[in-house]
Amino acid sequence: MAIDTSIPIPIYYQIKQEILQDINAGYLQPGDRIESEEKLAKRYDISRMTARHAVTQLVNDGYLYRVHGKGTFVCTPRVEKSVATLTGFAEDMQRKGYQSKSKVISIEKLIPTEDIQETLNMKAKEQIYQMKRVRYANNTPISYQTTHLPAAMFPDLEQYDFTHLGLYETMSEHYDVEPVYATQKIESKNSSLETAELLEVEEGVAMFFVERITYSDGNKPMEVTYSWHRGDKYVFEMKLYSE
Amino acid sequence: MAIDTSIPIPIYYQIKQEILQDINAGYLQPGDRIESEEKLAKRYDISRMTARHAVTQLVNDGYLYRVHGKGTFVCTPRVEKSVATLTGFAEDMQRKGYQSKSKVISIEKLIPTEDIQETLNMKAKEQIYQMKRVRYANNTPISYQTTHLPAAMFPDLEQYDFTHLGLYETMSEHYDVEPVYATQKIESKNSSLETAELLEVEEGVAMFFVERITYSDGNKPMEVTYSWHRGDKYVFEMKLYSE
DNA sequence: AAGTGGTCTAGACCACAGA
DNA sequence: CTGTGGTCTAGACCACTTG
Repeated sequence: MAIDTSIPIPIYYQIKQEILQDINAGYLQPGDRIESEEKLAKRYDISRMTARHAVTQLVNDGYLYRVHGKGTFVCTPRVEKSVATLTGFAEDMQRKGYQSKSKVISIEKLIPTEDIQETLNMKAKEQIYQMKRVRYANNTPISYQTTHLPAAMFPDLEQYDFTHLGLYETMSEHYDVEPVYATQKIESKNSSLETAELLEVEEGVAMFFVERITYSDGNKPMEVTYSWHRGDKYVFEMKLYSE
Repeated sequence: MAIDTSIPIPIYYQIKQEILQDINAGYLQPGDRIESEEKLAKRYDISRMTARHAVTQLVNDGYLYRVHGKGTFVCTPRVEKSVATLTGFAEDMQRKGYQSKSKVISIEKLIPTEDIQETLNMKAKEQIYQMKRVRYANNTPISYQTTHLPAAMFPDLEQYDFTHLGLYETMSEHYDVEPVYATQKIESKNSSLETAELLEVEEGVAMFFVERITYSDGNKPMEVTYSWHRGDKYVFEMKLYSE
């Protein structure tokens, strides 16, 4: 991929993604030395400080480590910051250096089931938005999600095109609603026919089924999402601490 | 304190410590705005990039946060957020009020695969204990686990009867080895025939496959366990926090 | 000696926030 | 408009590693 200096995506960010993709694609293996900052700068025709900025971010994110006088190397994959933080699909994928996009299957305003109603702490007959999306990473379908949101909290949500927009991003930007924490239940289930077709796998293959309830300020529930994740493409990683 | 540019302590580091001390001394309260990068640079007679470097480090360390166009502010002190705790099967079940027991399928002393060897940070030809157990909750088989332990760390482990003993409990009591943290990868897979038979389910049903690497003091790996958990009986629950 | 990362300069232009 | 952080340049010298 070429570095584009004409559009307003920071150069250091583009370099960072390039390196990340080389790591994820396996061109760069754990322990490999990456190009020196000087060479990166020359190759992309940028200043060394900019190249260094990109590398610094990847060092901070735990992908690379520097050795003075020797070079900068690829880390053995780490876990650390994976599961404990509340992030959306788009952000997750971006962090791993994948291109993410969504296919919006449907977005409707309707009256929810009692379960959802109760979970979202809503009165009877109040409406919600229900959105169904298939999520892709590098054009491979990974997840199928059904999201439920209180309509009163997100008026005119259907005006946004969620093909490339993250939901949390949109909530934050246009509705000033920030997710604060979420509870999550992860199950392992055999895929239904519908899910299998949408995610382009065989019926019955093992998948993750995840229920996530997201809360914003003041413990106010703002989202209930059910997700199917392909078992062959998705891994949950986490760090556990004693006591 | 004065900034000393003559000795080989990086300037950015000295600035960083100055700001940190102001925070710890209470001169800078949570929410307070700190001096702008420009002013820091002028006051210490350094370039803005150097001042920025100091601030960046404090941002990365979670002491400060930046707001574009407004300034840089002191964070509210972090609250400890224990997300997931490191517990063994027996303890898990007990906590949920189930009777737990195990059927020890095998316990052997052998030379491990290279993978295990590497993960456990062992020399070639060093031996491990490999133990296979089926774990029950209220007499229902729930999990099938294969555990690998450095034999040198747990001499004569085979003398203990793990039908009712927890592994972590035994380690702590008889070997003075305490698990400190673990990394865990959770996958969703269709059950193999062997696993299905041991756990009394149909072949191919969705299950969790979990790799857990447990570390004791000094980041010393002490255990690698692969677990199959029945998808129809097992749920992972967790709380996620933003940022 | 050559190559690497570590630090630093003295500017520059931009995007965003607020008066 | 001014002041802020965000990005970037084109150099520089240093300290560390390896040949």
